[in-house]
Formats: sequence, structure tokens, C-alpha cells
Amino acid sequence: MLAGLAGLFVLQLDGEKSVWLCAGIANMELNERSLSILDAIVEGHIASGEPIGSRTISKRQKLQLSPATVRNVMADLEEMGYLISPHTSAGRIPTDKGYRFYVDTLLQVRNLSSDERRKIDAQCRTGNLRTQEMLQQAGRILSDMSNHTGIVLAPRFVSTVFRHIEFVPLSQSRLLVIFVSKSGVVQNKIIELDGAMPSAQELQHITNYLNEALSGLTIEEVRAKIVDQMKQEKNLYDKMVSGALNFSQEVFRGDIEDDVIIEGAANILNQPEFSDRDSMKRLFNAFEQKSNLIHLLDKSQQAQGVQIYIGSQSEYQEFEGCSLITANYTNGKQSLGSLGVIGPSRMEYSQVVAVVDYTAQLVSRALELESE
Amino acid sequence: MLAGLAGLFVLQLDGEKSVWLCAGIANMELNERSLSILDAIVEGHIASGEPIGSRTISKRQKLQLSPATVRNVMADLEEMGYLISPHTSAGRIPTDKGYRFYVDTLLQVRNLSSDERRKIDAQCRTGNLRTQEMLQQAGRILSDMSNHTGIVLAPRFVSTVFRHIEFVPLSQSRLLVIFVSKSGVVQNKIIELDGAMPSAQELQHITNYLNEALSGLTIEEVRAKIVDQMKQEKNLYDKMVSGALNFSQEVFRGDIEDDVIIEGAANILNQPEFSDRDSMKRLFNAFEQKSNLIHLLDKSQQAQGVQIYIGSQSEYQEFEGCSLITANYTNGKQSLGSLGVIGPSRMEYSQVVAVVDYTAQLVSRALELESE
DNA sequence: CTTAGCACTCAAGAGATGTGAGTGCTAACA
DNA sequence: TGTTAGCACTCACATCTCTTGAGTGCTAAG
Repeated sequence: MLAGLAGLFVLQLDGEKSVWLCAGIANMELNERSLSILDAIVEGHIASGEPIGSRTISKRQKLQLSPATVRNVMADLEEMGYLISPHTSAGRIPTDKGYRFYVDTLLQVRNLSSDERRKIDAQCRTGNLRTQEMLQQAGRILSDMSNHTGIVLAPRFVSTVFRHIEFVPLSQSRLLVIFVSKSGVVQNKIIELDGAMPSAQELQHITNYLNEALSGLTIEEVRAKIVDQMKQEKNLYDKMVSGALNFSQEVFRGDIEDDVIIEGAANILNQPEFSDRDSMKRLFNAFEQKSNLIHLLDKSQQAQGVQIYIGSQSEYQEFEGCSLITANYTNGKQSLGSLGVIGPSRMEYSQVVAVVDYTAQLVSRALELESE
Repeated sequence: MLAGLAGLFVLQLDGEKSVWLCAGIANMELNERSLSILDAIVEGHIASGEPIGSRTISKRQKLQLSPATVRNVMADLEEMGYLISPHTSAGRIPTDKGYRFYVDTLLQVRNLSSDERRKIDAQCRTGNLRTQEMLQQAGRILSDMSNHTGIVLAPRFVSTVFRHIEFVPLSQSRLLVIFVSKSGVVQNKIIELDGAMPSAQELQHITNYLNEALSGLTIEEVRAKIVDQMKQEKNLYDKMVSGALNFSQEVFRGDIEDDVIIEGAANILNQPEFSDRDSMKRLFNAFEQKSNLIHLLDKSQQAQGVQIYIGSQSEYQEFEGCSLITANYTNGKQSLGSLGVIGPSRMEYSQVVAVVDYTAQLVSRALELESE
């Protein structure tokens, strides 16, 4: 859990760490004073957006140090890679490593005020939403409460539990297949038939058979089961079953792409750090392509609790200068997906972490109720 | 069809109008020379983005006029409201009225090169897409080919034709309803039951009854029919039918919101005219709220052929400085929705109109095939 | 009616200059 | 030995001036 190690870090939201404690545990290079100054610089920069100079730090009541002393410490911190100055005569700003250290060690996650909780609850409780809409609402909350961009990875199709399948013939050769997952998510797909369209009765039989045979399995298991049964096909004399299998192989083949909901992308226009065209375009393109975003969210789905990716540590160039704060959500039993906020590295972590955590809890609770 | 009248104008895509012709028909205030100069200024400005001066026009081979003469004409055009100069020593740029006139009278829609056609066709023919995906693909094409933002209004739910309904119980009191429209669009909705959940058999009965009774009607007609039958309820002794009606009233009540697909929003970052934060934000907000966009697209869906809205003529402030080029698409019989491109008023109309028109045709053809 | 000539305007870019926030270094101090 | 005051230095940023060039309107001649 050393600072500077890339990779994930699970925040403990309940325990508050004192700076004092960290001094011993987290990093031997830094004494209490350095930590305190680093903390002040990061928070000052987050608050103002400007580079922070030695005078500003020195004026803070807390530590009675002259600017010169602060400068010495800052020089050390710069040498260690936590800070950088944009140019000779400017103050210092945190590097990615600096943010990382701040987030891992110094950050005190604040609790949401009851006002904020109420605001979120109110937005959330807009009646009887379908899962998809509920997730979209969650994205909107994330975006509104953080003033950044909210992202939600919808439950992965392959890990959803099969509830129901239905076939609707569209034309001579085109058949619409509708699945419903246990949590009520509806997916559909069109398959082109090679042979003739089965009669209504045959379809009904196949439907009944599949609904019976596949109920309660995850899509992954469904796939496995079909492959398995196909192998034994020679032993199958029931024409209907063999037809159903042929069918469903077609149906469950191929991937249904993961779905990512992005809300409040326009908020990145508010961020001074993305004022230049290039970084703005890079981000928007990343939003439109989604695949890298999905990858990150997927990683986060497999982990537990709140995670913070900072800048280049996210592996993807287009997220340079960005931080991504995510949390997975569950249905009480297993992790279904993840959600979070993306914004500039200079972000009010303390606020955003609380919002992401709370929203993930809300979504989990909602899904838990549904899946019961 | 006088220039300056706000409102819609249906372009004739096949007929090419000569400037000469227009001089007589379109506007009595403008003689051939003025038209020619206005044309040159608009096209020049569209091509370069810069204000166009008298010297530039004078240097064109076509009309042998000195800069001074051109200046006189330009002064007249400015007085009539077609042009404006950003400042004293700059050239002229078209006003909204100027663009309107250009589009209505001077614009020569060019045909797509076979290369472009092939490119569009190739992108379109990505196999066996569901309607929703096909429309999204269309949005992407519009965006790619125009370098602006592509928008598509999905077929309005109320006007789609009922094909199939299905009920899936999710819990004791929550029932998932799935409709399929004739063109294969799947919609779903969750209803909360007041009374007890019907048994599987009852549900099956209700399903059969509704599928029978409602087949081939539009959702609008379905609603009317239900209301109608409810009135006669006293005469109904069939418990099942009355149950089905109660049910479906709940199901078809309330609106399913219109769906708008927006692709390539990031392209507005490329446009120098939207370089200032404010106009950029205004646009992105309009994209996120969608409602005004839907209203415009809906208007265009009810009209025929390609339509062009310019700047403030669109009624909405947030589209100031923008033009919207749209066309409706059909299933061969009736207009289902509309699609188009939104970008700065300074837009290559000739190119974009052709792309929008062609894409609308493609989508129409695809839906025609599906609905047969 | 058209055009050449001319004085005038103004945005944009290039220097020049001052200001202030911030730095590093050094020497004095506790 | 750690801390601090003092000082020279740096550099982004804002302001001002000056120049340049594209463009205009007006007037008088063709």
C-alpha cells in the first residue's frame, strides 16, 4: 500500500486516518511536516485551481513556518516526485504521484450532509423504474452532485440470470428473440433463419422447453449447457429438443455488447483544465468509443468498494489528466456492475468519493429488492 | 416562397435552378449581379470561414467587376439584411436571412460521388441489425459524412403498429410488459399491480386475447379501442376480457418518451464558430435535454423531404448560430421519424443536404423491407 | 453606370515594458 | 543543526504602442 505503487486502493470509508498515523505507516520518506504541507498544497490546488506558493502555505494558521522553510520542504517534495512547478516563478501543483499519495493517505472522506442525502434520495425515488432507467438516473445523480461526468456500467449480460425467453416472428426468415433477465432487464436480438420458420406451435414448444430448461442459469451457464447438450446430440431423438438446441445456439452466440451510460459529459466544458481543444476532444472521443471506459469499469466491477484511478495510472492515454472514481454495485449476492465519476485529476475527492459510494449503495439496494 | 419568410422550404433535389431563373422568380429586389455576388460571398465564407471582401469577389473570373463596384452591391445587400460586416474594416458575412436566401434560391445540391455512396452503403450494410441499431448507425453515418452532429428521431411509439405483447411476472406485484411493434422495435415497461398477480394461465389468456384483439392497430388506435371498450364494460360478462382491459389500460397509459439518437456531438468541438465556452455549453445542454431537438425533429417528421432550419428561425435560442438539416423517413406508406445533421450555420449545405437525403432514403428502404 | 483614387478604420500581431508572485541561495540566528 | 530573513533572479501575464494590411466609404473622372 505504498504511495507511488500504481494499482488499486480500496478506501476505508468508515475509518478516519490521522495524518500522524500515516506518517509512521505510509511512507518513511515523509515526516509529519512534509505530509502536512503536501496535504495543504493538494487541497489548496483542488480548491483554487492555481499553483500554490510557499507564502500561501506559510500564512495558514496551523503550522507556523516561514515561507523559506516551506520552500525547502517543497523542494524536497518536488525532488521526490510529488510536486512539480509549471514554471520557475509559479507555485507548485501536485503530480499524479502526488494525487495518488494524497488519495491513499491524506484524504479524509467527508460524510454527505443530510441535505445532500435527501437530494439524492429524492432524485432516486422517481417511482417504479425499469433497471435501465434507474441506472441512467444514477448516472445523472453522479453527474449533478459532482459537477463532473457520471458513468455507469450496466450489469453484464453474460452474468445476468436467465428468466424468460420469447420468440416473435417478424417475417419469413427473421425471428425476433427477447430475453428477460431475473432483474427485469430486457434484451433483444434478431436472428436470420437458414431453414423455414417454425410454426407457431413449434415455436411455443421450443419456448416452453427453453424457459423450463434454462431458468435460473446465468447466460454464461446457458451457453455452457447448450454446448454440452449439443455434444450429446447424437443421443437425442426428440426432434423438438434438438430443434430448440440448434436455435438457441444461434441465439446465444455472439456477444451482446456491454452497455455504458454516460451522463453530464457537457460538464467537462466547465473544467478549466480541459480548456484546450485537444484534451477536450480526446475525452469526448473516449466517451463516444466507450471501449476503454468499459474496460476500466469492468475492472472496478470485479473489485470491491470505492476505487480511484488517477491520470496515466489508468493505462489509457486519453485519460491523462483525469481521475476516475468508481464503485461496484451488487444485488446483495454478487457484483453486477460499476458506476462512478470521471473528471480532472484536480477534483474534490472527498466530496466525490462520498457521492459515488452512496450512489452505489442506493443502486445495490434497489437491485437487491428487485432480485428478491 | 419569398426569401426572408421564416418557415419551411422543401428543396427539390432533382431540379437544378439556375441563378438566372431565380432572378425573375424569387426576389424582385435582387438582380442577376447581386445574386451572383451574394452567392459568391456565401460560398466563399462557407469555404474559408473568413469574412469576404470586395477584392476577393472581384478577382473571380466569372464577373468582371472592379472592387469598387462590388462594394456598392455589397452595401446594398447589407442594407437589405442579407449581409453584415463584423467590423468596419472586415469583409462581409451572411446573416441568417442571407443563408436562408442562399439555401432557398441559390443552393445547388450536388450529387454524392459514387465513392461517397459506396462508403455510406458499406457502413450501412453491417448485417442484420435491429431497428434501433440501424438508426444509430444512420446517425453515425450522418455525423461521419458531414463532420457535424448526426441526430435521429426514432419512430414515435404511439404511431407504431402493434405486433405482439408479452407479460413476465417479476415479483408478487411487479409485472414486466413487453411490446413488439411491427417493425421489430421492442419496448418494455413495468407495472405495479394493485390486486393479486394473475396466475400463469390467466396471464396466458390475457396475452392471447390482447394479441388477437390488438394486432395490426397503431398504439394510438389501441388506446382508443381500450377506452371505447371500457365504456361498454357494463355489457361485458366475460371476466377474462374485462380483466385484460383493466390491465391494458394500465399498460398503455402514460407516454413512452420519444427517443432521439445523437451521434458525433464531439464534432462541434471542431467548429471554430463554437469555440467560445458559452455557445458550446448551450449546444451540449440542448443535446442532453433533447426536448427541443425532439420538437424540431418531430416537425420535420410531419413534413416531406429535406428541410433546413437556420439559426434563430428554429425558435430556440440554444440553436442560435446553428443550422439543422433534416429529412423524414418512411416505411413506404407513412412517415415514421426523421433524421438530420446539426452544425454551424456556416455549413457545406450542398454536401450535407445530399447526405441527409441519401441516408433518409436508405433508412426508409430498410424499414420498408422490414415492415413488409 | 462604372471605376480609380484616396483617406480612413480597425483587428491582429509584434515588441517593449512593468508588475508581482514565486523561486533558490546564502548568511545570520536560536 | 534546523530555521529564517534578505536578496537577486525568473518568468507569466497584462498593458501599451506601433506597424501592417485588408477592407471600407466617398468622390470625381471616365
